[in-house]
Amino acid sequence: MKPIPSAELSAADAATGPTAQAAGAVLALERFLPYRLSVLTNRISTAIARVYAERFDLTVPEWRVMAVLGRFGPMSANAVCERTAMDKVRVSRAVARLAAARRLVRRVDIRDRRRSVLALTPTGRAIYAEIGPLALAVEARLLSPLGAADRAALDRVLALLEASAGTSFTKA
Amino acid sequence: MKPIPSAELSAADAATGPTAQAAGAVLALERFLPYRLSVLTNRISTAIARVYAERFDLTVPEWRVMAVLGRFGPMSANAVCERTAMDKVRVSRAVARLAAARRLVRRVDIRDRRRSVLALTPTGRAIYAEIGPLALAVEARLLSPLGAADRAALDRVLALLEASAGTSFTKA
DNA sequence: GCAATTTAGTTACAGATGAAACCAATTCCA
DNA sequence: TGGAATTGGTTTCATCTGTAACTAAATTGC
Repeated sequence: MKPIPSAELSAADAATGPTAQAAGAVLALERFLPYRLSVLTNRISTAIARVYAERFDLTVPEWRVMAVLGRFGPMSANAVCERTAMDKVRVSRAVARLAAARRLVRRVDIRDRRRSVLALTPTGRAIYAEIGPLALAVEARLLSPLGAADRAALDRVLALLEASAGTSFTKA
Repeated sequence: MKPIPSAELSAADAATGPTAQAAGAVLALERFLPYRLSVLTNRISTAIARVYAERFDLTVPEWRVMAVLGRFGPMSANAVCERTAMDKVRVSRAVARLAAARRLVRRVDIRDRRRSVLALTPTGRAIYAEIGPLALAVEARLLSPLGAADRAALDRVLALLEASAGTSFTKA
């Protein structure tokens, strides 16, 4: 799609100068928390994904499922959803791929036969054990410019925000 | 895809108990910064997207482009990429949709005819002016449990992390 | 000058995604 | 009981996404 040549622009559509919004500046994007978080998070998860994506043939949702199961032990798909804030379709597909690769197994839950219990296989656990330290190394590098006080502050503030987001917004 | 009935599980694939990973616990997911950021950010952007998605028929990348243009005035698509950390394909498509909806115009840059200068139309500016306060309200609600000191700390730490992510990881 | 390289942006394609529809097991409650 | 509503999970479909290949304009090196 070609840009419209200048000559065809109507006067009404003419560009606003860089100062035009200064009067009613509504939203200073670079100070807007959701925006900052989004950009930062994107950069970080892309960087971490590079660590495991090619090397282990793992997608982001797959790694998340493995990480949750590795950390907390077997649980239902629904529980994985809650822990990761991913929707159930995404989890379902990640689980299907992981099961096909024999990295986890699904067992029917005897007490509620709609549910299946997901558990890493030894293979899955081995991969989890291998990726964990790599991911931690990335985190360490990221946090390296922060002193102890900064880290504590970050931890506290994140906890507050997590709580706030949990109550303010109805969780999907 | 049905779960495999329990009886067909091999012993080797049996589930790990919740304690099995306690010995070699590699990664405490709930303390892992990239994970926490990702969950938090997902929740927030979903909440904000709800504000404008249906009401203005805007996707996330479209809103980002509008926000940058609204905030900083006309610029090239490339400049938008840098400001939003979105890749150029995404920006290109968002711009195409916005142009089709007459929310922005592209003019050929006379000084470099490969480039086009993007600028919000009056329509686009009106939408931007309407969404801004709504987005800010969501942010305010999110930040409400934080005191002044917490907000300052958050600001500082985010700046450090942004710098750290910028230098540690080669930007996409 | 002008071929070779670089840069701005679009398009094609293959895979990922979410909303909604769906199936099956469970719970609710008259 | 037994039908309606709920819940766990999968599938479908239309859309979104990123990689890579592409076009066109500008710059570089000679």
